[in-house]
Amino acid sequence: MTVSKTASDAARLPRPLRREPVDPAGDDGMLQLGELSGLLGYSLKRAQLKVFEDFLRCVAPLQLTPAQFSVLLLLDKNPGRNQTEIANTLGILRPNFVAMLDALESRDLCARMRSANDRRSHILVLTERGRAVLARAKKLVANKHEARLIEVLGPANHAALLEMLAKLAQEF
Amino acid sequence: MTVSKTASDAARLPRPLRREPVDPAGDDGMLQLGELSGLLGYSLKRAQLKVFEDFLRCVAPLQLTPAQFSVLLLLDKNPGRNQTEIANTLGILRPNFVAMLDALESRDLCARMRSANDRRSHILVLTERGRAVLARAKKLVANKHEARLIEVLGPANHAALLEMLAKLAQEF
DNA sequence: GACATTTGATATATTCGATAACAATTATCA
DNA sequence: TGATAATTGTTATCGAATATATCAAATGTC
Repeated sequence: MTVSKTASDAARLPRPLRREPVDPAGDDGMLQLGELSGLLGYSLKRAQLKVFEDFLRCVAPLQLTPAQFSVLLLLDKNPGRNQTEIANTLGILRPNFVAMLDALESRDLCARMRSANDRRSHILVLTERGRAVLARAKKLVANKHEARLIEVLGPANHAALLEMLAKLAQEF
Repeated sequence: MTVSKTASDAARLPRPLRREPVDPAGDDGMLQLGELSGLLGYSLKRAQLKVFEDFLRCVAPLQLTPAQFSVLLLLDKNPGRNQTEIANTLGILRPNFVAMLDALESRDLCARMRSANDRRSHILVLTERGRAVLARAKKLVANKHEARLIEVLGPANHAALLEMLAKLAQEF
C-alpha cells in the first residue's frame, strides 16, 4: 500500500513556499515581535521565503524551481560532470538528486550519458531544449526577479547584501 | 501500518539542517558556480542554513530549535494570546502549531489555559521553567550566536544586513 | 432559534533532507 | 593476478516542515 507516484513522472510543479505571517487585528492590534526582529536568522528566513516566492512567480512560465534552475545553470557552466559532482556542488545528497534529474530528464531538459572511461558514472548534459529553457530563464531572472530586488534595495545595497551573504555562507 | 510516534511525545531534538556543499577535487578542481553566486536567493538560502546551524550549536544545551525559541520569545512578549494569534504571527499554520505546542508543553516550557471568556481558545502562558529556559536561551543567543555574527560581519554591516532583510521581508 | 464562523484538533498529502543498503564498476595492493 | 576496498547511481525508507480538508465544541449573527 501507500502506492506513490514514481518520482520519474512527477512534473514537479512548484507550490506555495510558506504561509505569510499575519498581522492579527486582535484586541489591541498587532503582536509584538520583540527581540525576534533583531534575530538575524529569523529575518534571513523570512527574506529567503519572500525571494524564493518571487523567483517562482517570475519563472512560472518555464515551470522551474530555484533548485532546478541552479542545476541547469551548473550543467551549462560545467560540461562533462557526473551526478555526484553536480549534486555535491549544490549541497544535494546523491540519493535525492536522482529524482530531481528524473524530473528534468523527463522534460527533456537534460540527459544522462554513460561515460566511456568510467561506466559507473553518468555524464550530465543539457539538451537543446535545456539550453533554450535556461536562456529564457536567465532572462526572466535577470529582468524580472533580480531587477525587482535591485529596485527595492538599491544597486549599492544589493551588491553589499550579496557580499555579506557570501561571507556568511563561507566563513561561518 | 505506518505507525508513527504521536507528535505529542516527540521531544523534538534538532538534527542537521542541510548537507554542506562540497568542493569536489575532481579532474581540475572546483566546479564553476557561474551566475549562481550572483543569485540573491541562492546566497540567502546558503547563508540562512549556516546561521540556523550555528543557532542550533549555540543553543544546543537547551535543546531549542529556532522555531521553538521564537515561540517562547513571542509568548513572553505577548501574554494572554491564544494559539491562533501566536501561530499567525509566526507564519505557522494552526494545524502544525498543535504538535509544536505539544512538544513545548510536554517539556513544561509553556501551558495551555482555557480562556474564561471564550471556552474554545487556549490562552498560552510560559511556565516558570519556560521563563528560565528562555532567559538562558536569550543569553546564549546574544553572547554566542549573534556575537559571532557581529564579529564576522562587523557591527555596522550586521545592522545594515538586518535592515535590508527586514525591508525584503516587508516590501517584497 | 437557525445558521455561519471561529478555535483547537486530527488525518493526511507533499516536499525536502537524511541514512542504509545494494549491484555494478573501478581502484588498491598483498 | 586476485582478493578486497571504494565509488557511482539507485532504491527504500525515515523524519521534519508545510499544506489542505474536515470535525466537534463554542461562539457570533440575524
